[in-house]
Amino acid sequence: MQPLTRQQIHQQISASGLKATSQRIVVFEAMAALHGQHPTAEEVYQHLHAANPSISLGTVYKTLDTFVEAELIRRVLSEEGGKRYDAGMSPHSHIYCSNTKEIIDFEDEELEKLLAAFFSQHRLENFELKGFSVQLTGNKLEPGKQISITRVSK
Amino acid sequence: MQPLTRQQIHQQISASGLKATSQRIVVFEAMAALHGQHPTAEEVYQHLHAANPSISLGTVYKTLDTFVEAELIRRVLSEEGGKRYDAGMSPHSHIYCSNTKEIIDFEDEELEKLLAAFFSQHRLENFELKGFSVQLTGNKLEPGKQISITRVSK
DNA sequence: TTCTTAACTAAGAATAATTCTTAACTAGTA
DNA sequence: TACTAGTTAAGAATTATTCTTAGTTAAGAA
Repeated sequence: MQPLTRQQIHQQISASGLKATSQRIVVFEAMAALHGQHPTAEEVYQHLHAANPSISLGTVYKTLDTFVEAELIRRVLSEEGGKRYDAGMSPHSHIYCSNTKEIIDFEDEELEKLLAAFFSQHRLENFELKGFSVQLTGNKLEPGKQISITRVSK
Repeated sequence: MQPLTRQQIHQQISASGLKATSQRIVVFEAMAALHGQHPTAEEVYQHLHAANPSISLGTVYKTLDTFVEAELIRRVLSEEGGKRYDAGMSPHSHIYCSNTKEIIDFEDEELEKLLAAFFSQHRLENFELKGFSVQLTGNKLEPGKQISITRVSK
């Protein structure tokens, strides 16, 4: 996917009922650039600070929470106790590596379907389900390399 | 399930290769007592402090992390950015209420089987899978009441 | 275009959460 | 019973996050 233009970002922010300030546009761009990295507020700030030295860390904190509330981005669940954010709004799961502390996006259509089917057959009373994700805990074997999924032939 | 005796706790801690100090036994008991609440270190400290005023908060922090490493307890993922712990070691999932900030245990044998089957048929390259669980995010509709799951007849 | 105003931001203080340091203590073992 | 590696209390230090306030700005109205 190609990056959004500033106009498109402006529009998205406005469409959520928020003022499209220059700070918000920059934070949104940074989140898009850090897609897949699930950054903390501090990391977003580091990323945008060189090009935008006047944007304060406090603003980044506040803006990210504002975006979550407006459902422009999501909070990512975390094992390590910091607040992390995810620009990806399409359904996907996360792998949590206990050793490397990485949080890795994990998209598998079959798994999504399996869960969607399960939760369409089971209703949670008194709960409005917005999304689900699978937490896989374990250790990455070779920290430098990627993790991939393959089907095992029966 | 009935509570473990101090001897049994002592044994479990020793079996993990840790010194079974009185502080660790008390922390373990507190975790068992707070089962289902996914407490923070501070909350564990609050719970045990009245009966054990000499145990320091720092020790509670350290002990909980030691227990996680020894796999006596688990970290629970959090949306809110604090470290939370779970004494329940049997497979179960969690429901995250964004509005009430609750984390609710959710056990469903059918779901566990479904996932176990999926991950036995799909191999993750470069990852040693230790466990999995599902996170459901959304909002509780009536904060006072409970959430329950019901099967929808086709 | 200019005006108006509610919403937003920078800066840094304040608070909360977590880790670190060090000297004293203790469980497990010889 | 003594030894020693591992553990702990206390509080300092660090890190993460929120709050406060005065000034600024986007967006709609005149």
